[in-house]
Amino acid sequence: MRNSSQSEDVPRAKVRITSAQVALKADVSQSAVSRAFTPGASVAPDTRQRVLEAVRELGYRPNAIARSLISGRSRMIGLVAAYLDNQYYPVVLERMARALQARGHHTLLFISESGSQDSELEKLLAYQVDAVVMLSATLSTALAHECLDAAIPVVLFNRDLPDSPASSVVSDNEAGGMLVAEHLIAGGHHRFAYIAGAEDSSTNRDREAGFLAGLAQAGHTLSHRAVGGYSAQGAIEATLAVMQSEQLPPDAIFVANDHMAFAVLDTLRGRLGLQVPEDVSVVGFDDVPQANWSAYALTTVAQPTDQLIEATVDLLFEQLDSGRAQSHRRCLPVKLMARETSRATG
Amino acid sequence: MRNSSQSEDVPRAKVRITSAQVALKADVSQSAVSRAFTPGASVAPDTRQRVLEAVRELGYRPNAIARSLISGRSRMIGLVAAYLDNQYYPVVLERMARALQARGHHTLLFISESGSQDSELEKLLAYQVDAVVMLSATLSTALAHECLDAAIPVVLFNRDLPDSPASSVVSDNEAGGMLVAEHLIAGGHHRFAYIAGAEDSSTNRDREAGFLAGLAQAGHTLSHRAVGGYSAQGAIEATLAVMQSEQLPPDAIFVANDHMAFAVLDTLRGRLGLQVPEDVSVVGFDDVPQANWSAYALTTVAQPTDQLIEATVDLLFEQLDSGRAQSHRRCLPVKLMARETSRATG
DNA sequence: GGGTAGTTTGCATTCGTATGCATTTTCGCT
DNA sequence: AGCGAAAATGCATACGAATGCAAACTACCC
Repeated sequence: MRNSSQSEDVPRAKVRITSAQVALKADVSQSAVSRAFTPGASVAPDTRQRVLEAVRELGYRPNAIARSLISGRSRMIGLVAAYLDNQYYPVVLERMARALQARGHHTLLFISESGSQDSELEKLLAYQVDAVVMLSATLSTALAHECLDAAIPVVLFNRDLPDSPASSVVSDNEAGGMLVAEHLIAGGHHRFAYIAGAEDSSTNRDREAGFLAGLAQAGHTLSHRAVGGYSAQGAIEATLAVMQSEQLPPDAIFVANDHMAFAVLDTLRGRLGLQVPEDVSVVGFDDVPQANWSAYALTTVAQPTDQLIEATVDLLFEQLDSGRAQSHRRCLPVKLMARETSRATG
Repeated sequence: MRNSSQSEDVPRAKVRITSAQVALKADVSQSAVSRAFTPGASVAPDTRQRVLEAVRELGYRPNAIARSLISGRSRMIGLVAAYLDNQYYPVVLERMARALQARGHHTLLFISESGSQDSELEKLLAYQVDAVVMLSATLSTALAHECLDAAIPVVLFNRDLPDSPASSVVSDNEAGGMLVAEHLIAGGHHRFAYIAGAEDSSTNRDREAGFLAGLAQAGHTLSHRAVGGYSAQGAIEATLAVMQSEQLPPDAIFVANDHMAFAVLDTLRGRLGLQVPEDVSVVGFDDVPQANWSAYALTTVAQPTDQLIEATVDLLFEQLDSGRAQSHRRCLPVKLMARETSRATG
């Protein structure tokens, strides 16, 4: 009985099919097979057909590894991230991967352990990626130099290192901070708190600087400040520190990103029994999808995510195509999204 | 003046360093260089030292592409996802990438456009990935067969296709659905609604089946059902459909995943002005990080994420090492996390 | 000192594809 | 029909590292 218990009847190609085998079957040279897959190569329509037919029959698929070896381009982009729990990054990651895919490249993911020396990141070079995008992590300047020496463009996504030779694409964090200040001042607030992200990050630095400048411009100053380090737990502790200090508590809190802002809201409402925005207004930064969910309806600063990604990808390919890895910076405008966690009038 | 305006004084390796150049410098053969990097190879300690020194001086890094070509193993795992807006996936993605990295492999990301024929996914084969993990997407059976024929293990993460030759690792969705039923019945509820995910997904099918079985076991039945398709927007519409139907509204809603459950909660509270759990209880599935945030405090079923990932990676490497890509299934137990969106007593 | 077993080493080849160059074929035009 | 240009094709080699095999070397023992 020809019972297909394990489908023996389907012929299986247990061996790797190579262009040479295709060539044999199509009765052409291996070069012809290669050329049939190379746009713009010199192949007669007739031979091309024969090749493609043999390709179909054998189920041939060009070996990208071998192609990379000879062409010197892997069509892979190394993407380095340190963590994905901040809800902003998954969004970026997905869209970035899509954008790269649309241009015929793929994303090789590296999770950089924050503590360790970047021995892991050295493998970026080993894998011969064509370019590197840093998402929520930073490259040591030494490694950045190595990349650029190897003509591998490096783009820092929404972070900026003045002394780094890498390119960077950022949103205008400083302007964003200033928008928040203006918004809160217009809302009639008087005592302002800032809950910081990671102290050594450029985003935190710029957002805070903009906020302070905006306050100063109207004759105000910061009355409270605590560091949340961009983690939910840190934000909870920072909130308690700010609200339970001996001074009069703030009536407005600017939190360095949305991820922390959610934790701040939860702490204010749940743990401290306060009303937002009646007792205290809260403003975040990023405009992650959840910010617009009605459980939060968080007032925040929207990053121009699509444009940031577009700019990043453009920068990358421009440098890839030109063959030079120069350092460029792009800064894109942000927008305040006034929702329900901040009051508009005092 | 030796001004380091553009750091000319640092010697830069503008060319790719190859093992042959290292060999030259260390005065050994190229083979020796290769062997110095191959654990267990036969190299005299002395030569190894000389090689390593030359390596350091030249800044040599083995070319993983060339290595893959000859060894037939790329040390890359193809990871296919369709979307990352469900908060469960980024978590999985990050931990999975970490786990793979810890075992010397890296993650090549493929975003599968849901609509398109999987021409994009065919590139999995081209890139010579050693194995494939399907995160939020599915492979056509044809492509799955191709992978397995090429001895490339395929693991479906938390999805199951009976007719697929791929392996799969799932949590016990059916038991989870049953747990929810028991929990809601114990809470004294009487009218049960189910908001479904994507109808064609195994997770949805199993969760619903378990829920129904659990209800039936206690003599109950489902009074409302609507499809949310695993999207927030779909969940909002499903909630409205369920609550505004002509029948008596449900007093308990089981939502097929947390991502939708948040939208359901927002809709119940914000749009319909209802109290949760006083008017209606809501239970989700997944236990994403946000479920435990106090703005939601969502009762849900926790997936054993770490174990799922561990099982996936183990399965992968077991098959890689043995050289055979067999189909296996693993099913791991889940746990109910009773929080504040469901009442415990009627 | 000579024979043997064990260890190092280098040579040459291999992986699968792309491409410069020389050769052959095709085609247009007179 | 014949010539020249253009197009198509194949040959051979290159990419960078890994590895089977044989040669060279080491060490050990009788």
